[in-house]
Amino acid sequence: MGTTKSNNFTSKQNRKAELFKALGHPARIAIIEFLINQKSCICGDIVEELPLSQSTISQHLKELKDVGIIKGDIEGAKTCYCVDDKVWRELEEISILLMSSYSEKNKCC
Amino acid sequence: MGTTKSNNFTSKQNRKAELFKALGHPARIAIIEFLINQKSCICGDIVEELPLSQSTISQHLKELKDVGIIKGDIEGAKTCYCVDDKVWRELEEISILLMSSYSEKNKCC
DNA sequence: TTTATTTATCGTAATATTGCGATAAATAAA
DNA sequence: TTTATTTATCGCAATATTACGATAAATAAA
Repeated sequence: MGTTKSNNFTSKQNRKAELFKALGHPARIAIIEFLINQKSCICGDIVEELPLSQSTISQHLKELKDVGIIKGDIEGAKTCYCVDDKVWRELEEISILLMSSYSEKNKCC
Repeated sequence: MGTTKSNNFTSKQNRKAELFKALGHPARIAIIEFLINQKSCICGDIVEELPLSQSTISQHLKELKDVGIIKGDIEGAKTCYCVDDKVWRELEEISILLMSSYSEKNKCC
């Protein structure tokens, strides 16, 4: 196998996993932090900043784009990447709900 | 390849990615939600609840345990799994910091 | 003691991910 | 037009992940 059995879970569970999975790589964390810190949103600047090849960065950008966390805006020959408000709020809400649903009272061991 | 170049990133970035990656599978989301909802913390009950084999569940539990999100307590022949307070707070803090570091003002496209 | 229950681990197969160089495709500059 | 820049995509190799059955190891029950 190697294939996740996503059919067996709720769409909410699948969505949560999908979003967290997209954050589950140091390069993608670095990309998001770079975009948030507004150093630039130009693809080429990200490539210069990170210690990975252009094609690898492009692939990570695509993964973030596929789940909706960022969006890309073609500006001439360059591409401007940006965090997507709506999906970022979705991620924020999912995280807060999940994190706050646990209370130390309901620990059993 | 297939190997993440974690040497090139900060330890904070690697830790964030590691934690989110652990949450990046629907089965592991389901396991955590099950534990938080306190239906039980017994491994066997998780196996009954989820549509995956015992060995697969055991593997997912190990992954969550390896990053520290849950801990296992052997009680006789059974094992009781539980969210780890300290790591859960770490995850909470990391998430809040990351999510709130983005503001819609600093969007550029 | 013998047998059943419970969970971890091993081995295997299939698929996914990561990373890179090469190349394509498109705009910008000369 | 020709050449340079910029980014996406293809193809490949190496490793990781997911899933399962079989088995081991340990406690519990008979």
